[in-house]
Formats: sequence, structure tokens, C-alpha cells
Amino acid sequence: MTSIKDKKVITIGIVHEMTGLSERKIRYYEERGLVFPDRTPRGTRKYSFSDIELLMEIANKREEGVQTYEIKQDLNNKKKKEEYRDEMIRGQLNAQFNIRK
Amino acid sequence: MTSIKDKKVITIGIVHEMTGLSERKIRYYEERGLVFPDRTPRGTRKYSFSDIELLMEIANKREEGVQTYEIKQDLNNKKKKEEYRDEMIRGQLNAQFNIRK
DNA sequence: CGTGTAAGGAATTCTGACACG
DNA sequence: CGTGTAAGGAATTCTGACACG
Repeated sequence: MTSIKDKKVITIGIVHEMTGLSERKIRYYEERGLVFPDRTPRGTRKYSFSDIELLMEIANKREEGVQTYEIKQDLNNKKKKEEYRDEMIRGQLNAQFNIRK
Repeated sequence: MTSIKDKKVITIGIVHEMTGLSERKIRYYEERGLVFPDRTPRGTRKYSFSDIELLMEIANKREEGVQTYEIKQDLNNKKKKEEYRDEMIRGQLNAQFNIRK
């Protein structure tokens, strides 16, 4: 589930380089609850490769005029759907397991 | 051949956090030709996940008392072997291809 | 709402050097 | 040879705020 892509190790300057987004925007999307970087002991933000992909998706949506709040809703829906699907699968596996007992 | 693990995006402070090596050591191993970080436009070093693995290997060797020069030789030998092997494989593939022509 | 920018401080990184062993 | 450390400067990052639309 968690791979190297989810390790939070990239500082905001590099994220800026990679995405082309201003640091202001990157911090703002965090403020609006769209991205969740880790922090070093002294507060420097650390992002993962997945975060960078996410930021680029956000940038695309923003270009289409989608507001941060809606983007957030979409992201949450996507997450909920995935969780629901995973739970269904788990349920099916358990059912199979119980039948064979 | 090159994956996400080879993207040079991690600053030296984070590398220090992840490996436990002092920044002095990390820079010294570069000076000795063991690691090759990229640089940002203004000179800040950037390392990859592969570099971090390599640094941990180096750290182990150093604990065993192996000198940086020998470590470098070992690394070069390993690289040469891999290149040789790859060339053999390519040669075999070409041979097969030519037979069928 | 989403972004830019100037502000001031704190933490980071860099290089070249001296020290010790 | 391999590392630590103090030195000084340059670049980075952070937060809170004001501006504009």
C-alpha cells in the first residue's frame, strides 16, 4: 500500500522546481486541506512523489477553474470510494473463507 | 533502468536524517568519488533513494574498516560486471536474431 | 477566493581551512 | 586518511500580513 512514492522527503523548493507551482500556491493548497506534507523537527515541509503527482492534478483542476473546496470534495470522494471497494473485497474474502470452514 | 528511485530530489539534511551519517561524511564520500549528487542551480546537493542505499552500504564498509578507495574500486568492479553481463546478453540476443534471419 | 509580495527571523547549505591521529 | 568543528556568507523556508480582485 505504501511504497517509496509515499516517503515524504522532498523540500518545497524542489517541489516548486518539479511542478512549476509557486511556493505560495503549494502552501495554500495545504492550508485548504488538499495536501499533507510531513515536517522536519524544525518545521520544514517534506513532500512525497505522490504529493507531487497530486499537486499536478490540483494544478490542472485549478486551470479549469475548479475551486479548492470542490477539488477537496472530489479527493475525499475518491478516497471514500476506494475504501468502500476495499471493504467489499474484504467482505467477499471473509465470506468465502467462512463457507469453506 | 532508471526509476523513481534514481530521481535526485533529496537535500543533504534529509539524507542525514535517513542515514544517520554526518553531513561532513556525506560530502566527503562525494569528494572521494563514491556518490554523485545532482545540484540545484545554486549548488545545493540533491540525492536519490538509490544514493541513500549506496550511502548505507558505504557506511557498513567503513565500519568494517574498509577505506574509501577500496570501496570505490568495489563499486566500479560491480558496475563493470553488470555492464559486461548486459553486453553478453545483448550479444546473445543479436546472435539469435541473426540465426533466424 | 486564490495569489503575489515585502518583512524579519530562524535554520540550511556551501566552501575552504585547521585540527587530530 | 577520515572526521569534527568553527567561520562567514549566501540561499531557503517559515509565518503573518497587506493587496487586489
